[in-house]
Amino acid sequence: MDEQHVSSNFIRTIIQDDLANGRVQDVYTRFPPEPNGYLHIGHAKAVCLNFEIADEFGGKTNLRFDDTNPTKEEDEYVNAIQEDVRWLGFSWDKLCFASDYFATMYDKAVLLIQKGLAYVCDLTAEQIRQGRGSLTTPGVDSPYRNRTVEENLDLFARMKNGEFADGSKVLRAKIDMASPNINLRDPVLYRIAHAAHHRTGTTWSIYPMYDYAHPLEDALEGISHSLCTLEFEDHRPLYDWVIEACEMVSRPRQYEFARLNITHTIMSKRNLKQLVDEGVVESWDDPRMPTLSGLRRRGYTPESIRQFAKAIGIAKSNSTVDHQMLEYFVREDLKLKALRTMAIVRPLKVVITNWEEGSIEWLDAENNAENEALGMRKIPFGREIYIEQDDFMENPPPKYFRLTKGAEVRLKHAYFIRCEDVIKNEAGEVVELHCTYDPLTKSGSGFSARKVKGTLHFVSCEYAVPAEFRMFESLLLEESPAGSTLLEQVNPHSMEVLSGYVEPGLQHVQPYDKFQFFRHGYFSVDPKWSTNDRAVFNLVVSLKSSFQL
RNA sequence: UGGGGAGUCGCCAAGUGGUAAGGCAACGGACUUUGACUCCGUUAUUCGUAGGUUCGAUCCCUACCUCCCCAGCCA
Repeated sequence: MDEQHVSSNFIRTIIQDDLANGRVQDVYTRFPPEPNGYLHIGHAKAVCLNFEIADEFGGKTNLRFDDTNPTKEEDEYVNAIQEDVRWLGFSWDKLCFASDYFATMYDKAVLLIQKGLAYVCDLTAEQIRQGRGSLTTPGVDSPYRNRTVEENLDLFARMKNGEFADGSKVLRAKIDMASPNINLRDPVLYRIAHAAHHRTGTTWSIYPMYDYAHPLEDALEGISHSLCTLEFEDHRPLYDWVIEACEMVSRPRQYEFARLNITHTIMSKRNLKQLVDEGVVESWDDPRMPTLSGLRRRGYTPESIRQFAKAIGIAKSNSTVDHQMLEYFVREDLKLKALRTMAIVRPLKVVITNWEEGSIEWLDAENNAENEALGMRKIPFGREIYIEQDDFMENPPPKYFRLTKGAEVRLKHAYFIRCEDVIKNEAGEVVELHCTYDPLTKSGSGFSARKVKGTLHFVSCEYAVPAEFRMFESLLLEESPAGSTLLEQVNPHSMEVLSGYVEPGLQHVQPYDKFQFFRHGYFSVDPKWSTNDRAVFNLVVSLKSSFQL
């Protein structure tokens, strides 16, 4: 995709202006995931934005784990997230953890208390909620709002020392209980949690809240543009308040953009975790999952995801991108990279009755007709071959270009064959076809006396390599009843396991090897399901088709 | 009926005073040893609605409508 085809966006405009008027000298961004789950395609949008926009202006990007809530965060996630970001092709400047700044954050909280801008509040969570008022009514001051600086300092120190039970006290900012912006009604800055943190262990018994911690993290790292999603828009005044009140030298600014939604795609860590926990899928990296690890295992390439992210743009309006857009970009990326080979997913045996018994001919085939650099290979053709069950019909619908009794089709890279006889079992099912071939029609011979409308793919029985195919559909039903639960929306046919054959050239494939199987789609070798004896090919995306049976 | 945002083609998304980019999807047609790819063509006299300012408005002003977000000691 040409650069000129990519739309600009408001964030780029802001950065250009900031650079032009000297507000900032260097662009510094950060991608700040909470390590409480795996990254998904929605996160990829944010990853790409942060890394690419900084790179565009010669700036840098930190990968920062926002680990301020020890009850939800785990090392498993921090490792997986790093792997995913690297896989997308990005290199961070610094690897940071919010927890690295806990001491500084504590000191700044003390400063806030000393300035009379924060106080320890003994109200219960329920009382705080009630005191906060509602969307249309102002809140009321906490009875603890006017404690002395000395008392606050003492209480806060004791909170830190673990003297109080979880939930018994919090540190609150003293701002304005009547603010029309609820975030400014004396927000909680610190809560008590006697929980083991994945990095700091039991060093701390108090943990900072996002609204307090995030601006400090940004300022401490010298972030120039702090990019986040729309729901944080009305937190911005608090973000700025913290920077100002804590007297931070660096003045990062927060900008918000719309998060990504894709049709028929679950884009919430909570829901994805539910699918894993309830066994709807096998794991976070199940090829049906929209997680980056799932997409990777499915066979998506980092390039395709990056191009997709570029194409959808960055804006402030809520939107839902058609999933076909993502599919388009993998097809586009794999088009010239993948070897184009033949696989039979639902085998139907064909005997070429006029082909000499025991004779095999090795045919020439280009690996990718659109990319000569991928070279040629030999494929075997013999008396017995497999074709696709769908490629034969006794009573075909109109415009059916495939095999039917008496009809002639081309076999890719081989010969024309004509169906002479149909063999059925007792149940009346077609189990074998008897065909004849015409030696004059060999591919590459320039034969043009007759035309056929259909070209089928095939695999020689003698050289066929057994393989498994995993065909995927959306994890979600196309249409789901209103008010249905997540589990009720799950597509029961999201994965179909098929046994068939591939060409002999695919005898020794490696995990993540990618192929285009003619007339089917793009497939990728699954790293977990494949065994030494039998490769498992995941359907990355099918080929487009203007014909439906 | 508090505050914060958003409304440009079926879906994304530029443009922001000079007369509507691009991508995906769709639909025609050409080509075709993948019903794929590629190529050509079609698809907003119109930018949520109604007024106003202007020679001229999607862009400025006014009013209205619709949708999203906020009352976690989550992020």
